[in-house]
Amino acid sequence: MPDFHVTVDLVVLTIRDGDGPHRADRVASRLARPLAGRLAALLVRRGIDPYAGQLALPGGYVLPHEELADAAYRELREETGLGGAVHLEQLASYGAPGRDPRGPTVTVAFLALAPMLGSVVGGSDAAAAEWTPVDEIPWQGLAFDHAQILCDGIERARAKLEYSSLGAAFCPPEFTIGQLRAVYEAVWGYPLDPRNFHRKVSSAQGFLEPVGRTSTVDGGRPAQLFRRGQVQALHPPLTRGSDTLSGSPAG
Amino acid sequence: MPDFHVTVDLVVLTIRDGDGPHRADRVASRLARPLAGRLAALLVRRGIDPYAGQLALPGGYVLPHEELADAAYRELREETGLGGAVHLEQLASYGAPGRDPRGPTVTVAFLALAPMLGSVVGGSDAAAAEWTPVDEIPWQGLAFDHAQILCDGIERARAKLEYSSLGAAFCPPEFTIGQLRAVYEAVWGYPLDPRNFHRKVSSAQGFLEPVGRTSTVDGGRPAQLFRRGQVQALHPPLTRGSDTLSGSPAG
DNA sequence: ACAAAAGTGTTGCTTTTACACCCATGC
DNA sequence: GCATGGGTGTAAAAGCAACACTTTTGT
Repeated sequence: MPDFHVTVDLVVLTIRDGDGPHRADRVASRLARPLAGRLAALLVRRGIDPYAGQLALPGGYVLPHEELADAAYRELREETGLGGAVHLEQLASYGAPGRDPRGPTVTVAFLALAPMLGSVVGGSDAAAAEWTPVDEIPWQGLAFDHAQILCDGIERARAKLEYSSLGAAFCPPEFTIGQLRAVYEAVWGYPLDPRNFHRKVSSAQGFLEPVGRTSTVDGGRPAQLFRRGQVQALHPPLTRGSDTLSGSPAG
Repeated sequence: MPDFHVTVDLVVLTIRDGDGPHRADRVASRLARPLAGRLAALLVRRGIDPYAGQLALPGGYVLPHEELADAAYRELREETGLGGAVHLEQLASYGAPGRDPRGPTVTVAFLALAPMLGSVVGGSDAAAAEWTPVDEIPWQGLAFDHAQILCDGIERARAKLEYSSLGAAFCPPEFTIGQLRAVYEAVWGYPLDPRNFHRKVSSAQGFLEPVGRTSTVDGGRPAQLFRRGQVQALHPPLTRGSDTLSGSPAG
C-alpha cells in the first residue's frame, strides 16, 4: 500500500466589473450590446520551488485527519482571505504520474464561486493572488496540470448554471434579477433577453425569494430584491443551448 | 507534507433481466406495465480484514506511477473479470478522517456502466462478486463509506442519462431502440411511452447510428439495429422531469 | 426631455405529450 | 387469429423566442 501526497486545488471564480468580451462562437452575426461583467479566476504567483514564480491555482497539502472540503476551505482562507460566503463543491481528482515533481501526488480539485465583491490578499506560500479574466488566462504558463483543472472548472460552472441555481452564488446576499442576469451573461459570454430571463427566473418556483425594494442600482428604476431560494435544481433548465442570444442591439 | 493511502472504488452498474419495481414516487396513481429490466450494482464480499465478510464496492490501492483511471480499469479486471467494453468515468473523491481504520485514506470513486450481458467472477482479495438489484442493496451492511459512494454513483447515472448518450453504455454494441428504452426504464424506475421514446432518440442527430436488421428479439417483429453514435451530449435532454410516464396500461 | 433598467402582454413557432393506428412476425 | 413489439401520424397543450409597450427612476 504505497503512499501519496494529497493536495487540494481551488478553481475560484467570480464576476468582475467591466465590459466582458463576447464568445465568438455564440454571437457570430448578430448585433449585441456590451456585457456588464466578466468571469474571472483567482490565480496565485507561486513563491516556492516547484514552478516558483509561475501562476497556479491556490491550494495546498491536506492534513491527516482533515476532511477534503475542510482543507479546501482552509486553503481558501489562508491564501485568499475569502470568507465563508462562497459556494464550494468538489470538481474532480487528478493523479497523473509525474504531475508533481515531488513525488506521487493526487490532487482533489474544488470549484469555488465567490460573490462579485471582494479584494484579495495573498498569504503563506503564495506571493500574490489576483483575479484574471478567463479570456486573459496564460494557459501555457500555469504550474502543474492546473491549466487542465482550471479549464474543467470553468466548463463545470458554465454547465451547472444551466440547470441549477448556482448563478446566485456569484451575487451578494440580496440582488436584483438584473444583477443575476449579468452573472449569466458574464459566465456564458453572450447577452440574454432581459425580459424573457426575468420571466423565467421569477416564475421558477423556489428559485428566488423576494425580500424588498432597492433604489436605483445603475441608473434605472428601483427593482425587486431577491435572496436565493431553496431550490437547487432547475426544471426546465435555462437554455444556453440554441440561439437564446439577443438583447437590444447596441445602438 | 503528510502521506495518505490512495484507493480507487468502483460503482459498477448494469441492467439485469427480470421485472423491475416501479419507483413509488413516480408512478403513484397511474396504471403501469411491468418493466423489462432492473438496475443492479456490483458488490464484492470482502475477504480480508477491515470489514472482512461484509459487502463492499470493488476497488483497491492505486500503484505509484499509475494513472487513477488505469487503476480503476485494473481493479475492474482483477476483481470482476469485466473487459474493456465498459464506460468508465470519475465520480468523486472521499477522504473523511477515519473512513478507513488502516490510516488516512483518500478514495477516488469511479462509475462504470457494463452492458447487459456478463457473468462475473471473483478474484484476488474479493471472495465473490455479485450483482445486486439497487432496491435490494443492504445499505446498512456496506463496508467503509461505500453506501454513500454507491448512492452518489446511482444518482449520477440517473441524472446523466437525461442529457447524454450514456444509456447506450448499458447496451450491447448493437441494439434496438426497444432495448435502449428498457435501459432508461430500468434506471429511472418507471415506464416511458415507446412511441415517443422512439421518435425522440431516432431524431436526435448523431445519437444513434443505424447498422442493420435483426430478427425477432422478444416475440416482436424484426427491428432496426443501432450502434451508439458520436454525440455525447444531448440537447434537448430526455425529460425524466415532469410526468413523462405512461405506456400502455397493464391489463 | 432623455436614457436606462424593470417589468408585463402578446404572437407565432417549436417541442412535448398522449394516443390512434398500421405493420411484421411468432405462436 | 391473436399477442407482441416496431414504427408513423396527429391534434391538443405547453414552452419559448422575439419584440412592443408601460413604468419609474437619475441626469
